[in-house]
Amino acid sequence: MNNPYEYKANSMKTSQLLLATTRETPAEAEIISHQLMIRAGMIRRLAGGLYTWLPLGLRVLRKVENIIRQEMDNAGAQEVLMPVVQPAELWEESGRWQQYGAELLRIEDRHQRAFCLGPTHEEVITDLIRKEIRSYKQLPANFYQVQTKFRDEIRPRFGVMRSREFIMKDAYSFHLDRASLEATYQVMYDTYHRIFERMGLNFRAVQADTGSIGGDGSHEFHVLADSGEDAIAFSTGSEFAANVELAEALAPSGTRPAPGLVMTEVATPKTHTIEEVCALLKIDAKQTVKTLLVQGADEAHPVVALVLRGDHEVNDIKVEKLPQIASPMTFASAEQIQQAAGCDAGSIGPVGLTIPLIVDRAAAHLADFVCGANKTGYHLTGVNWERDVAPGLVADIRNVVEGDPSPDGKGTIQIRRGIEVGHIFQLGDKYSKALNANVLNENSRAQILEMGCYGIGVTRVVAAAIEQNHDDTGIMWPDAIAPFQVCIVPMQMHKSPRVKQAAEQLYTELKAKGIEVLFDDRNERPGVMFNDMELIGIPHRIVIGERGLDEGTIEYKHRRDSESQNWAAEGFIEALMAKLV
RNA sequence: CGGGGCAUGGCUCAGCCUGGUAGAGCACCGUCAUGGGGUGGCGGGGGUCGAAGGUUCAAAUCCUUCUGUCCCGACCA
Repeated sequence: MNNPYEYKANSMKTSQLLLATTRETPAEAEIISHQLMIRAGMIRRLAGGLYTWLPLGLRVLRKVENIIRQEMDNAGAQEVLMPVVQPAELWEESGRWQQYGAELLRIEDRHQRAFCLGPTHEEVITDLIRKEIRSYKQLPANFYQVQTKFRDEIRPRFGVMRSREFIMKDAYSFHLDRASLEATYQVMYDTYHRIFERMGLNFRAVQADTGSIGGDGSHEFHVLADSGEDAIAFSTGSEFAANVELAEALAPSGTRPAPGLVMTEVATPKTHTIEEVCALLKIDAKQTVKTLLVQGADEAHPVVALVLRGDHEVNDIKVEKLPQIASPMTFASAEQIQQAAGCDAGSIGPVGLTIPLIVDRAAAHLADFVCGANKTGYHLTGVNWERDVAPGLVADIRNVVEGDPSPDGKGTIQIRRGIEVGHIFQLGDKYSKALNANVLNENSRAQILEMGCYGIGVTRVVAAAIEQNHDDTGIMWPDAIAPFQVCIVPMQMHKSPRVKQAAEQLYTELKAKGIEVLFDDRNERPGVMFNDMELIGIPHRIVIGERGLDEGTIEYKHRRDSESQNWAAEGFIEALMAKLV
């Protein structure tokens, strides 16, 4: 490889390496990746949300960066490096100096000039491009960097998974028009797939909300792991994947059943929740309706009722998009509830309400359902839309649940948890317009640039990889990002010149082949060495001992194998090379 | 920002209630044994008990303030 950016780690002996493994875990480490990163001696905490990367951890980090660099370069992006410290003026120009909250760490220099620590670099790159690119002939262009970011998180946690200082690969593309942006977006989409595939991670690209950053098209890349902070909805029958908050809940198929029961008031004393009502009346939550009162958007209707099936959850993102509802979604106060429904929160129902009703599609499809009677301690059974109460506006206002039909009509929804490691956006002209970044087009007219931005949380990828690849004894690195490919564990080397000679020779030969080897030359008992090597997750383990030397064999075990194998010493290196690919 | 917990050697923690000589395990150093799964013995080094103030003859221990840190909530790549 002649790539000047190529990161090639060296082979090492453990006696030369700060192998800072520990048996115990600090109390603050809650999730497995954080615990293992500390125990394996990859990171150490300096202060809240600030971590030092030890040699072993840094090797992994560099591997991840390296894969990203190679794939970004192959995709035609150019690497740059922008400052961490950024002048306030630029942020004032984009409007984010005011928009950003306390997460933006603001500082002053000795001349009392305002600066911030960059949580992201849209302003800086856009400033650069507006100065350097003047002609449409220079477009499209895509610039990326691997740089430290700082976000003053309210509550940093989970080690490097959510730290305040972290390393991010961020890329920004510039285009004359939308079509060009979309083409590059697609290239980045494919590039991200290659990057995470090369890292050996189980991931999904999911449709995402564009959030506060604005813009149209957006995908998040999630590494699947039970400890993930985000819930993702997948289809069992297609490639569909979306954030649970975003996935559309379709209306139930078929027509609503005809009313079969008479509406009846029943006493339900001291019941406040759907579960309590269901237990008392011996019914399924799916036959009930819950009514939530929230603040309305216009003064004529300060309170609006949301009606959902009893077993469903309201989705505030969907609700906030409705023009009738105040954003952010806010529940009505107890006084407002009394005023609008004349009862406590546990007994509200749609029947007889005079405020606007917004009914979820699933709730609107019910017949003979149970709901609150707007009379504290009473519910109604056998309620039916139209006959007993007008359904008002029917809309999608709930979270999808497992088993719902997929929004694309193929298969059903399955929900898994994921860790967001990448995010790609079609930004549009939000920043280019604010900073007046334009070029002359074919007609010699100034034209505002279209932008895309593409991030990968490099440090988070390392933690996510561990969340997905570990067992009871430690980390199980995918080969591509392991700190070392191979470890050599000699048995009683400090007593046996034969073992020492054989191990040293193998080490030298593997090194010469360009393989990253960790040679455990410590005078430790075998158990200690085995445990350490498994903890730090080296994929391929070679054990050299008197036993094998007598038999002409060398022991090999992959980190994921349950049993070791004895291979012939003759041709061992070739056999190992075949394993390494 | 609201609520709660914690702060004692590098790490995990006991001691605090009921004030009176600072402890254990792990880690570290030396040494002997052991040598295919965190081995055992012996001997060591290391802590102004988060900080400041107060009460007391005497404070790790009681009181006050501050700081740090963790958890829950709101918020967020």
